[in-house]
Amino acid sequence: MAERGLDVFFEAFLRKESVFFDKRTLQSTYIPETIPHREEQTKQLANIIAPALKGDKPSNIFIYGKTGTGKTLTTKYTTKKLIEAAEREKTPLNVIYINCKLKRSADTEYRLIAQLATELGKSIPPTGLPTEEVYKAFLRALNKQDKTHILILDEIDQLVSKTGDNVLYNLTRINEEHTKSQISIVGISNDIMFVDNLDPRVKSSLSEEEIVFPPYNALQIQSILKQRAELAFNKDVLQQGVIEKCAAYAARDHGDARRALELLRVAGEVADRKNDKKITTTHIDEAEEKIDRDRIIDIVVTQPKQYQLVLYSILSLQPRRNKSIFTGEVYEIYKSLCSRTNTSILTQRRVSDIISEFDMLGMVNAKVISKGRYGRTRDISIEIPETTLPRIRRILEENIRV
DNA sequence: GTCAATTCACATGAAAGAGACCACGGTCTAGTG
DNA sequence: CTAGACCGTGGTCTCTTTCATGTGAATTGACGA
Repeated sequence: MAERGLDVFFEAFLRKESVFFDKRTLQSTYIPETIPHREEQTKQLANIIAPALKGDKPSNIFIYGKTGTGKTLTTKYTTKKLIEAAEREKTPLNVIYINCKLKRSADTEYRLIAQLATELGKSIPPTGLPTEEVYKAFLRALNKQDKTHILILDEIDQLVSKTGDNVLYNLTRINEEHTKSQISIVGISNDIMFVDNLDPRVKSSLSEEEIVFPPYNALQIQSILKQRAELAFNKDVLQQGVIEKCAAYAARDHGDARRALELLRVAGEVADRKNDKKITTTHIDEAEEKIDRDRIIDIVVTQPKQYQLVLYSILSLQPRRNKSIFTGEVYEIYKSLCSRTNTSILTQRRVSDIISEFDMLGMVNAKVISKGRYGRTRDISIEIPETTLPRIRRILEENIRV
């Protein structure tokens, strides 16, 4: 019977009318035909990397701008066009795009080089080899092909903050030692201060050229949304003011176009699920809440057990909300929680770090304050919206079995 | 009342350890001709 | 003789612990007005 019900459900699902025409155009991986409001940056970038078409080595470039300002999109778009041109001209050119933030793919020196070698057709085991060996393998692969390589390192600040600037130094030096193939590096970062902390040698060679991506303003986001919405949705499903509202939300958050597109997409999904034929501004509100909630829940469930214990400790102190929560109190609760659940107890030092990690994730707000004679501690308050809290509690209780 | 010293309760940093994971080369073993 | 199992060594990576040092204002207590 249940199966029968499912059959009907799926059939109905297929026949159901959707507000979407082509949902992919709202996803962040989608590369549109034109990138509005980024003409200047596209031209700059194209100018710098164009020498690759003549077999010369383009300057290294450093690109920065806040999240959702189109850095990645513009570089991908420009290099895509560059590759097309290179193919027409039969110029040997290779573009490697690597996102340094992706865990387990390129966030350490070893893995980055391994990834590069893999891109050049030399597979490297995920671990077990001395880093030097990996370098050698990479260089061998590089020397085998006589090409110009453009290496795009997205979220390069993540890489450096984790592993130091050694890698970059080595990479920039490759050109001096090995003349057969050339590498130019495109570093993308959303942290502007990042270059200042680099080794001066690396800094000067990496940022031979710089391109800045300013945040979009509300009007620009509107026009971006309109362009995408036209492709993504069926005709006339967008109610008046929906795009404006989306743009306003995103502009409030320093002009993050990615957020705006996601908001629009989720709003469409919400409308679909409710069988509404039109997307209204209330859908936007719901979508915003849903995105927020999903994000938090996702973070919580993927957290390791010790982290969940710490978070649960913080949450159980929360009823005394008017009073502040301090590290010491959290640690006490955490300790008793550990012995109740037969978990090994971490040191206060570690718990302190865990709390600050939750702070970075935006789950709590932990401010270091000094209480004078009564010491120094973190003043912790919870940032999870009231409506999501019970659900988080339930998830945590289930996971740590209290 | 003023001012410097003290003191608390952690924060913050650096370094090193533990344990999981993995590749590689060498040795052993069983199967094959 | 050889392919595959097995083992020891040496490497990375993440999570922790240990040890050491830092920190900012309430408190204290000496001092002078």
